[in-house]
Amino acid sequence: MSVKVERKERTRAAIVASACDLLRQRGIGGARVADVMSGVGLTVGGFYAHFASKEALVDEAIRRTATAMRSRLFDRIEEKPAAVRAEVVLKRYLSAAHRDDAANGCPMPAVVGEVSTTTPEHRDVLAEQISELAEELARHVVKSEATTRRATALGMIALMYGGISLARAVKGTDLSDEILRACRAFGRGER
Amino acid sequence: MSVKVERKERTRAAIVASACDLLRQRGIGGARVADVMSGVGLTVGGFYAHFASKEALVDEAIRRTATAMRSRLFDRIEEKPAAVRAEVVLKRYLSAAHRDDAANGCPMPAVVGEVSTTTPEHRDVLAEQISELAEELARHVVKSEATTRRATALGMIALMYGGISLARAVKGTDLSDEILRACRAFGRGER
DNA sequence: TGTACATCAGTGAACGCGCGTTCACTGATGTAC
DNA sequence: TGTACATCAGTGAACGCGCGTTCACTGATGTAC
Repeated sequence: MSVKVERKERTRAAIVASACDLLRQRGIGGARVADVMSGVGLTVGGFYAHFASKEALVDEAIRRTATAMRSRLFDRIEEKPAAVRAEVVLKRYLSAAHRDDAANGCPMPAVVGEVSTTTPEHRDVLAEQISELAEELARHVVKSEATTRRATALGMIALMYGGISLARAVKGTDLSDEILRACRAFGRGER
Repeated sequence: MSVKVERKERTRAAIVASACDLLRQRGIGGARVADVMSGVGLTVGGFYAHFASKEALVDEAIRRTATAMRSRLFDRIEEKPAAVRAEVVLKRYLSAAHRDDAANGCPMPAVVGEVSTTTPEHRDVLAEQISELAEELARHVVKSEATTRRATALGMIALMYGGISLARAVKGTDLSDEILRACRAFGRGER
């Protein structure tokens, strides 16, 4: 039995991985169950042996990709001087590389717009992930008297998410690079 | 003949108005042709006497709502001291009222996410409207040596768009208000 | 002024397609004896 | 060790529904004479 179980778990993991890719590239609606499955070399019908619904898969994919993104953003961040850590995160997020490689990036750009319209389940998962990111980022924000670190972190998150989303939306135009540059400067406090 | 033409133009305008509402509330995919038409008291089939396709309608609705939003954001802005004008715009955009009244607000939150996936036509319209907004906002940004006014304006736009979108996505949770507050502070330069 | 005809906005049903989900079936893996 | 049976991941076709678009038709408005 246990060989069978292992095999099933591996398949399940592969489905989730495929979903993570498609979700980030095409959004919730664009991550079709049939496409997710064919990304693993399987057919649609088998999906329901692993998940109760597409919704359940999407929730898991959001959590997974958000966690992965955090790892990337804060990777080896302690090696940088404390004063510039938040800026480093900002630069990593608002990079052309991140804009052009949606499949391995942040889930927010793919998910935020659709979430308002779909099930409240997704909304809660998203809120939880945003809080998580804010908490971790706040630890690297330099202290000030003006606001709390968490507030600054939330502002940065909105700027990062907004900047990447707009840059992707107009990708291919000059405006796209301009937006990324402007957001990096704005986040650094240059006015 | 001219009475007929006037009537048709009035109907067309009503269709566009209905589309503007639905587009901002539900996004491109959610603004169904049948719903747009029934919002004017007509049935689906008649739509194609006015527009070649849903795409054409959406393009027009994006332009219209973007223009309307600009009017609102910059309304009587000259009455404010020059030094705070950009902040006033920021506050107007990142308000709870704007978050809760999507039907009369900015089209970006409803459109940006979907645009990357759909036709390039929409992308160009969006890019044009973002530039327009940046241009107008830049005029009210206080001059600095650090960056251009346009860059600051683009940073502000990303922050505003990002803040409203995130706040709407998690609407109903405490996080939603927290995000708006944090973004207003961040935009003001409080760190 | 009245009558026959043309135009065209709007109707409502149908078409085609995409997509999530269901379901009868298969075949490989595991268990019982 | 071998044989009969059970389980269940995966198949592939079908179902149901939503949505953009098409199309034959209607009826009110306008034109020609």
